[in-house]
Amino acid sequence: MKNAVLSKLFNQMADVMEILGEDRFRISTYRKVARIIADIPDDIETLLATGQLAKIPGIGKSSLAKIEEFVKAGTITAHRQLLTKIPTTLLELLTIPGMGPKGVKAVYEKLKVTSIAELKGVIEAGSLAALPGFGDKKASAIAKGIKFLETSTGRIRLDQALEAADMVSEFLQELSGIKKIQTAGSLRRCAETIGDVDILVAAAKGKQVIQAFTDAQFVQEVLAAGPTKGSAIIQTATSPVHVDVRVVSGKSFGAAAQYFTGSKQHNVHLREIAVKNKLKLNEYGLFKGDEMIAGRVEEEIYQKLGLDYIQPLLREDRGEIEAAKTHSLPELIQPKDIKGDLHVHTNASDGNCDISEIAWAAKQAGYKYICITDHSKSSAIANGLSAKRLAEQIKTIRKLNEQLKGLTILAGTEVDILADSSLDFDNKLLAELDFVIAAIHSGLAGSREKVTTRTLKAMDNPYVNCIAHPTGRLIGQREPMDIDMAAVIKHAVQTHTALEVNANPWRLDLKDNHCRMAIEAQVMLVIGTDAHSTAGLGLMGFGVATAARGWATKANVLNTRSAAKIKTWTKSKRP
DNA sequence: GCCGTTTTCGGCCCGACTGTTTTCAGTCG
Repeated sequence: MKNAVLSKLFNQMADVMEILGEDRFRISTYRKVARIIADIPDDIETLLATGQLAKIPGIGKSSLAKIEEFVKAGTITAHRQLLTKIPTTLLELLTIPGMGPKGVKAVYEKLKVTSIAELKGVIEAGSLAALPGFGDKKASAIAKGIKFLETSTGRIRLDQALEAADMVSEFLQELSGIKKIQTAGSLRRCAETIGDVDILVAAAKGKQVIQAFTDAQFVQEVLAAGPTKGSAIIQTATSPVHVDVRVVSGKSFGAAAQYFTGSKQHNVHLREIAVKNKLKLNEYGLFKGDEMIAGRVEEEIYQKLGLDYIQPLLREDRGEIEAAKTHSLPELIQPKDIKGDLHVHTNASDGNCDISEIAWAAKQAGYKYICITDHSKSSAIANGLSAKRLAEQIKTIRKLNEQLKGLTILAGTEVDILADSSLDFDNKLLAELDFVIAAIHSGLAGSREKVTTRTLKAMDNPYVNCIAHPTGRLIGQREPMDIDMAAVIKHAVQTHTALEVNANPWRLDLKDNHCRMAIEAQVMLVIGTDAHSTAGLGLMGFGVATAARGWATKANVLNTRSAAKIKTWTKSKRP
């Protein structure tokens, strides 16, 4: 995928231009182009070839020429030229919290610093603090920033962020004078990774709330503490997390929630609309001159801007504002729409409970059915089932169903797609099952052609109903396979095969914009938890949110339907 | 560099906090 590389080049050009002190509007244009490219789920070459790229707002003549050059030559002349103007190691200084372009320029020009190592040297020597515009406090803040950079793991997963948010929210709840608490930021939008956790509080006495927060036991380090905003690193069970707490008055709560939920690009777009209508939008409200015309609740703000209400999950400036204007937003899938889980493991393979236990837990969760999908024999490390053990498991499931009321257990498998593209079980056995998901668990680093072919061939099998975690990524740990997603999506439609949205926060695979691409092609999605325990069933919400971020409605997701309808659906593929 | 229900030129989102300042620049989100 060249999109990521290309996006990085545009960001790098912006970085260099910032250090050089060039026009800020031009710089923000480069950043916008970088973001647009990163957001595109399809290959950039395809979009360029079909002429779609030129139609995307924000990509003008000049950017298009640079993209064309990159696709043809693999490099951009303007990018190379910019990089000759400063040492490339200078760019790493920009990643230090507290160091911006002006600071980088100053240390480079006045102290000849070109890298983080050299910056550490001038801090220790005291020469940074002596620089005009700097000082002791700033120098030690930058030293802290470097330390943070060296120890931090960067962005955290949704589940980790949620743990931190719950911890802080529960603490704040106990304080006096708190009227409302709301999680905001990328966590509220359920983005796949979270930079910092934003928590919004309605209260009269801001200073006291911030004081209590920064004094709390779980706080490791205070980054900032003013009358309305506090920022700290807190310690959770799993990791240190950056948390911002913001206090506003009740009458501004909606405006603040809107503002701090973002995304930044979504907000910029909204404020542009406000300006066009001679209004002003900030975190305190929507204003016509000095008069506040909206702000207590979010809905008012969208309404007064002439827009339908946009759910947090969609606020990425990926066309949702245009859709809100023309009343064409999708009615997003919700957790309550899910009728069952189609991807669940038991202790027959690598799960930690038996069929009855997980079935009981599924019933407690309000599900109508659950599909047992243990691993197949080639996943030896996961204690995958042999053909014989699977045949026995099917019998057990049929028997259990005779005793059960209110929940149907479906017999399934998560069958390995082997290196030669064949499946780990023969068709005769697969035909006995209610639902078959197939997945790649080995050779993930294979070539684009190889992993794509393996996936397409698996879909050709008339008994394969779904491809699980189609890219195989583990967030923050393993890169996705280099798979041709456009080809996978096209073939899924042709072969009547669903694609999974794996709900595990480590995976979220398909990811949001791949979901959207699949939905536009009319691929059926399945949201599965891949649960290995009863607690694992609780991950469903992350998958639903991810699908919704890809604009999924109830109709796009197979497991919003009854067990009977799912059986009808699978039968239509079989010979 | 991009864009146009006032514009093909002249604009381009908004505010909090910090530190180093005598009134504001830099950074961040």
